[in-house]
Amino acid sequence: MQPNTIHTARPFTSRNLLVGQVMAAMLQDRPFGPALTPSPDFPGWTSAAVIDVLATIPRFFFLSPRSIGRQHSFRHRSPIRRRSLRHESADLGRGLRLHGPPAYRDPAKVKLGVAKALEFYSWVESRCGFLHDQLTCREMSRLLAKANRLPTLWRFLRSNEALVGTATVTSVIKILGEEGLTREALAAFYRMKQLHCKPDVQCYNTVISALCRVGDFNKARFLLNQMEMPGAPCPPDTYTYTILISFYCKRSLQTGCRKAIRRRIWEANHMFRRMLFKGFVPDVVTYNCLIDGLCKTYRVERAHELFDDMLLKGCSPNRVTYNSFIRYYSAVNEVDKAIEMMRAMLLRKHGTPTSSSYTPIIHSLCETGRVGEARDFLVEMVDGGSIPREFTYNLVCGTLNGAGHEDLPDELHRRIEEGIDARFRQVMGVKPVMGGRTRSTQEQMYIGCMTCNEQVKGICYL
DNA sequence: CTTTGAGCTA
Repeated sequence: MQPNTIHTARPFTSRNLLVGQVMAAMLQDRPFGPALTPSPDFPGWTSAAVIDVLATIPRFFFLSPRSIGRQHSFRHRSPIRRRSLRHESADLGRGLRLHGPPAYRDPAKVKLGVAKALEFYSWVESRCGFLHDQLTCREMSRLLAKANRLPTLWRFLRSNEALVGTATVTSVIKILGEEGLTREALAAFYRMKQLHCKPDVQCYNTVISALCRVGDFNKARFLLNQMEMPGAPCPPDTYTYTILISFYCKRSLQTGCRKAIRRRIWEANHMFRRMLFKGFVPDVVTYNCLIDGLCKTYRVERAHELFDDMLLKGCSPNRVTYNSFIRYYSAVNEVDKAIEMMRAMLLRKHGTPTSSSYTPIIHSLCETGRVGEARDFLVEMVDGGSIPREFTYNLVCGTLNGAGHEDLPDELHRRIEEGIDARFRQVMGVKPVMGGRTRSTQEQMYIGCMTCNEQVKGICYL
């Protein structure tokens, strides 16, 4: 199967149904108490099913409709815009968001979600006889971290100490970092001992990443120094350096100032050398981070140096590596080199192009008026099993029309639109029965779930 | 449990 094939729908399993029914019960505010019991033929809860439910709750309660729903425009509807082609305007590092939770959150809904989750968590144990394990406990902790409910989280961790290990604290720290709660993430790191957990490399790496995310490289490097000390209980690994390199590059792009960019890129390169000096072997990801940072700051020569170094050291570049170059060459209006890179990737068996490889090339070709070639690449892309983004599709169609070119074959139109539709439904996480494409608000998703009892009569467990 | 990328828009 092609790695980038879009699956038309999620498998229609009984576990999905179960999750749907529990979510429906939560949204209808049916209490998880003695009144609610599974039917006699219910096979019982499994860890995986409990985890599924807990992982689904944030999607319904912690995000508001605005961040989920989106307007869906159809073919030929949006006007075609051309980006300027000047070198300086090619902004490769756009849209970087290093921290912060989603913009819109309804506190009341979050509160409800947390209450329901806790209710469910104990209901499953007390009414259904399910014994919680480390994994279900971890998922519950993650949920509380996502809800930013720190006192509740700590109370939960302490009262379930037997099921809490280093891995759980690590995943909590990760979420706190992603939520922008860096202080809390660091506090969790230092409070681990209270839960009788010892930090390991992964845990260190996660805190370092949380610190870097907000640009606190000093604290991050302090931890690295601590790890690098001779005889340290927890020496660094390849991940540690990769994280630092990656964030130096990202930070560098975030600032508009030339000097700051230069300094950060220097730090990234320096960290790379430090890693080699300490005897670590960089892997593909390490190279990819640095190469991407270099491409986005227009230092292609250095990027190529590293690329050659990879080949020399027997570290095979992958799709991600090539895509960095392809993005660069497309943005600076050297499409032919981008195409050359893509072909080289195939030829050397380093990977197959995906939509991420085709898209910049197609955009660039449209901008330069090479519509025919853009069209050919779109066809090639769909043949390879990738579905373009809606924007790309509209762009090519519009440009073809404007230039009086022959339209794409009808069959291709159909396949692309079906693919876009399928992807859209997949993002919404709604079963095809409700037709998610036109109903795009969260409220309508609720309807889809609440009516699931009627849709699937006979397989209901609750 | 920890690391890369993912293009559009006002």
